[in-house]
Amino acid sequence: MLQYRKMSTMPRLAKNYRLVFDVVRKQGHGRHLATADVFRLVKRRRVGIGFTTVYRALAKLRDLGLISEIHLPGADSAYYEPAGDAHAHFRCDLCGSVKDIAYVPSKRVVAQLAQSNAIEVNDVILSLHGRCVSCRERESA
Amino acid sequence: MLQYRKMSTMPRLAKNYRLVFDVVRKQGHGRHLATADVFRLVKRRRVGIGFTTVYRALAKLRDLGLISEIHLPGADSAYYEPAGDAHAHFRCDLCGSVKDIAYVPSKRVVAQLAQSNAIEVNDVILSLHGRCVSCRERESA
DNA sequence: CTAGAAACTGAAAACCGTTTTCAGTTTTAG
DNA sequence: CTAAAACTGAAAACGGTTTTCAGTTTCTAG
Repeated sequence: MLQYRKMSTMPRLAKNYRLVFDVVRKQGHGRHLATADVFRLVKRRRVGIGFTTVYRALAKLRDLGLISEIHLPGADSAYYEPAGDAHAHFRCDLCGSVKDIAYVPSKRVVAQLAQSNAIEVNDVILSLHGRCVSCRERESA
Repeated sequence: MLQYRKMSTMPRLAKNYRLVFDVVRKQGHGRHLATADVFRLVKRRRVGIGFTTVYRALAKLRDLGLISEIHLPGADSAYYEPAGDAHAHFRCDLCGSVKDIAYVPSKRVVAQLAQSNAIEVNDVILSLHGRCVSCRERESA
């Protein structure tokens, strides 16, 4: 996947694209924003912006490899995070919060599965589902 | 997850529910039907049936644990398969076909991830994405 | 600078899978 | 049989996302 490790090699982005990128990037790795969260945060900095523009910015940033778009079973919208190394995601069934999980199935295992199933695997997506710390605490109270 | 291994213990289903169940079950394990596929096949056996009824039947069968509802990144609708043992799925990016993959991350690894992230994991969902055999053949021609 | 091309914008409408509402009809339990 | 519960299909609603439209802004030659 295309990625820009240095700012200097990154294509110049239109102002709004830059703004959307900053909002997603500011969360830092490990934080995740649903599309609605991105809207909300972007609107704080540029009140009049239309949701069409935000959608288009997210799509472009995703195509440029600057951010990752995540689709999780049970979630009704996409989530976004700064592009980075592959990892799994955890989503809380109760509050919907999403958290990075530092794990990927080994390349060897995936290659083996690809071979035995005669498929070409370009992407492996792993998600965990259950209850997050705060929801567990709240429930036990 | 609730499951009925013997027909005798399975709740009696209304005719339409039975029909939807048969359509999904007939595919056998390893085959997958998008919602639209289920409609199409069900309509062949009962022309007048409404899509509302099919949706409701799929939801009920899913709640009864008789079928599994699958949501895959990149797919625009749900897929259904007869309930069975946990496994991963492969989805072809080109034709959208879905195939079972006999693999689940080890319980030990998942337990370890749950502990180190302070989460309670109730479900693990793994999907592979790429090109299936027939699409690869077609492309190389 | 200027003219034209290319990129970008926001409102509104379209889209599409799915869920809900409504007004019944059918099935089940007693 | 009768009342409650379950089921039905058409139509409308829903919600996230994409497309269309009619411009406006930005970039690139010249």
